[in-house]
Amino acid sequence: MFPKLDPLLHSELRLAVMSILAGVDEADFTYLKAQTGATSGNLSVQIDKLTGAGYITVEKGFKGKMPRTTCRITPLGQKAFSEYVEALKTYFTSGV
Amino acid sequence: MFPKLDPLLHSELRLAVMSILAGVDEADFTYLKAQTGATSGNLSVQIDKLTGAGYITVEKGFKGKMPRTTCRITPLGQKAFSEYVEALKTYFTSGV
DNA sequence: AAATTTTGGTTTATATTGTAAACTTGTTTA
DNA sequence: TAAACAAGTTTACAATATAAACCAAAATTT
Repeated sequence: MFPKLDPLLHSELRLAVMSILAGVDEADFTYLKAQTGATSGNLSVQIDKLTGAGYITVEKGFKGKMPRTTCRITPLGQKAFSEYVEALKTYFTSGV
Repeated sequence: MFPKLDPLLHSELRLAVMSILAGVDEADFTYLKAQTGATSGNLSVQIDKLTGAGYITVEKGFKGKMPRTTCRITPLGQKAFSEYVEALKTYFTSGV
């Protein structure tokens, strides 16, 4: 049948963030913002949600004098992401 | 980059409905309800939205004396569905 | 044949989300 | 030193998803 989709990942922006993080070692806020085209506010909120779920970690530091927020995907996040991808595939292959 | 996902299809239940309809000639309300496990109310609302978008058509008739609501995907719906699938794929393949 | 249950839905209400606008804190530039 | 910019966060609002409540007709039970 149709498996339940992880509601945390079934979100355009959060999915884009996870997709990026799944492919790199780390990425900072401004990079994620540029790549996704999201507004800062939206990105901030969605990063919080992913962090709250334990799907990513956030590290705050400085690059020179400017603040820098670095994100990384966690093993749990990797797992959730690939499970989501697998689940969605069943929706694509006319899953009757 | 990350293409915009059709918000009408980026919904678990609507996607399941479209997935079913993409693979069959027609399907009635009760069948869709059974296959998706959705409640009647939710299904009714989502069918309305898909109909409003022109993605499916709804035909109301009777099977014997009982009402029957038959749904079919439209060419526009087929197109939207496959575009959505293609768009999502770019989110999966670590689309940096 | 009257009452009850079931079928096949629709409407309405609510809780959750997604999103942008407004704000904050600090830095750089004119 | 004032204005503009960087990097976010908070808040407010609009849109969504979902289930609960409802409805009419048909079927079943008593």
